[in-house]
Amino acid sequence: MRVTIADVAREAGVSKTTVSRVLNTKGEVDDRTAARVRSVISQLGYVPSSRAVGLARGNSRTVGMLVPTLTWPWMGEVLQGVVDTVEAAGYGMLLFTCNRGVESVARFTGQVSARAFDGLVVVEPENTLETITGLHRKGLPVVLIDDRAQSPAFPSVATTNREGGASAARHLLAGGRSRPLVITGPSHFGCVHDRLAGFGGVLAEAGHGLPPARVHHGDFTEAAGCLAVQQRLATGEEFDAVFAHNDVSAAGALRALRAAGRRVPDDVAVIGFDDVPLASHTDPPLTTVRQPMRRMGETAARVLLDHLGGTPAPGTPVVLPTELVVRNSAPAA
Amino acid sequence: MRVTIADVAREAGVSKTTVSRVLNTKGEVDDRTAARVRSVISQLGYVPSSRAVGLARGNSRTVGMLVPTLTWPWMGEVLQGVVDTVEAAGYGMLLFTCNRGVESVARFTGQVSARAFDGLVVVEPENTLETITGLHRKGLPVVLIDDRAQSPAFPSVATTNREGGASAARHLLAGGRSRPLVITGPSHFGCVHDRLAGFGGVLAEAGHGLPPARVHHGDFTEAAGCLAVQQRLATGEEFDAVFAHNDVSAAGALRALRAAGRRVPDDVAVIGFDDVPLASHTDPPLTTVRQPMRRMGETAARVLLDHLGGTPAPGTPVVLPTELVVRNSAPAA
DNA sequence: CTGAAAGCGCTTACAG
DNA sequence: CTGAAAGCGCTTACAG
Repeated sequence: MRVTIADVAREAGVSKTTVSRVLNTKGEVDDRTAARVRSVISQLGYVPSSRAVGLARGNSRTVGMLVPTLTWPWMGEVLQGVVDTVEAAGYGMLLFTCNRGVESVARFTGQVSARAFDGLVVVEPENTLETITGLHRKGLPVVLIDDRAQSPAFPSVATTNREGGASAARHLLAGGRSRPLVITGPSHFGCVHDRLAGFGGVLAEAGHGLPPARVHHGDFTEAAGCLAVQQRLATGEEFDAVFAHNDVSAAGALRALRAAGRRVPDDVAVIGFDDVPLASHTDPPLTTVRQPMRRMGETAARVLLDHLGGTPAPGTPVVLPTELVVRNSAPAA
Repeated sequence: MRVTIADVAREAGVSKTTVSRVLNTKGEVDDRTAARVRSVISQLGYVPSSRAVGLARGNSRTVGMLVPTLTWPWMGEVLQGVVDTVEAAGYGMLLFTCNRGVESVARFTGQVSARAFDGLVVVEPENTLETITGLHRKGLPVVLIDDRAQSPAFPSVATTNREGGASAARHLLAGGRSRPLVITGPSHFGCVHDRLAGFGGVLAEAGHGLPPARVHHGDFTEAAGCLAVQQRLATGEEFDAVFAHNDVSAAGALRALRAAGRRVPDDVAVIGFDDVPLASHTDPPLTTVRQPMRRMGETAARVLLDHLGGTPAPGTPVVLPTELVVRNSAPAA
């Protein structure tokens, strides 16, 4: 039989109320009584039932985390940041994915209504913004990571995508490259828009255009990176660099360039985005704009926990800095 | 105010008992009554509180998952397998890591005692076997993934590590390589022992030895892979192939070989283990022994759920097949 | 087929 | 400083 607060009370010769008081260090308790209760607690190995505490208190000391998938290369870092922070605060983390479409979403919202957790960190799965907005309106504290739709409705944490794109452009220009091919992610992502704007802005300032023919609207896959390069090679569109909006499609570009006999970085310099583990293993290793994934997770969790603790959430996104990591695919000038 | 079973009961003109019955389709309920209750439930958007249900029933329909870290390249696949399976069964998954040492372990065991979850899937973090064994003895259902210590105390799911090692050896022999350098993982891991035994066995059968000088005891890092190659190159130890116990150290070997001007696969063929995403992006792409990570996660979750459902857990490890994936670092003969 | 009541294991006014 | 009692929102014998 599991040991309950009643067992502790009986053994210590006090009421359950008193045991609860020493457990939560709430209200005045005689020092000697408290000591006795504490000793009984450790003797019996008593741990309060989280369910009962949650029911009585009306909260669960658990946060939820919703992500589109767990297999993206940077997701582990984000998760680790969230878990570490949440754990240090004595909270648990309930993990959800929308891997299986509508059904997953339904199950997930069920858990919300069931009050299985007090707040939610989310990396937005496609087509769930509406659902999440609804939950938020009904009072569920939510923090978004890498807000795709740039919806001001939620607190969120983001990175300096615009500056990240700009830093890539400056690095290429410094290396004497002015005719880059850009391989974007899905165009409805806010981050894609910002990276493109930052990149194009620097180019324009330096007097260089970025014609549509040198912007390939990709989807963050390796195949998109390959295709972008192959198509330009086929049409004879000239380019002396590639700026891909993520490392995976940069790796695709690298592969296609090598297959076509172009040398990287001699003929074409390549820059990616993210700095996932893969980036340092490609041939040549990838110069990339690093996003601090783990810190994004930590920050989002902290904002959520603070909010649960009563601190009002920040009204504007918390923005973390990106950093250009220079490797051989686009070496320093 | 949240809507409770009492609200539903009042609105439908029945007792809470009856509402509970239609909720759980338990006991006989008049069809018309049931229909009425159901309509009130959906009208009010009623969802039972998971905490209250858990407290009353004595279980939480939640499983825990404990892993050493979330940032290993294959962890995402395992997690996805567990989450998908658990979610499909209507369970939630509480995620724990032992990223922060002793303190993490303490917090984790606290959650166990608090009965925050009904059962546990674990990829064993270093030095936690004792803790986990203790929890298991106290009645917590546990399933191990990739059992490091090969402790028969728990149900577990594993892969054909021995056969995986053997398949690597056969592939190398078929390609005319008989002087392989082996780069192992930590020697106290059961999987390392098995891979080595399988590999060495095939070599021996073919009349080839595997002298200690050609076995480098590594630690699954890229640095270990580099070092192993560099040392043999420095001492003049000859080898015509590398069999690394994971892809990351194989990538290290690849890097060191290239730096030394050795051609892969012409001078040295290289085989890894795992088939993480990185494997297809190295130069040349890595031939490797694939482990079905997602299926391992799915299988472990299924075993645990079945156990929670009353099915006795299998007395011996569930073993999933590895598969040799041939790429250019060790092409077919 | 249906309901009143006890119980799950806590917390929290309230009273002393 | 301490305790009896009600309440959190369910489920489950038990009785009818």
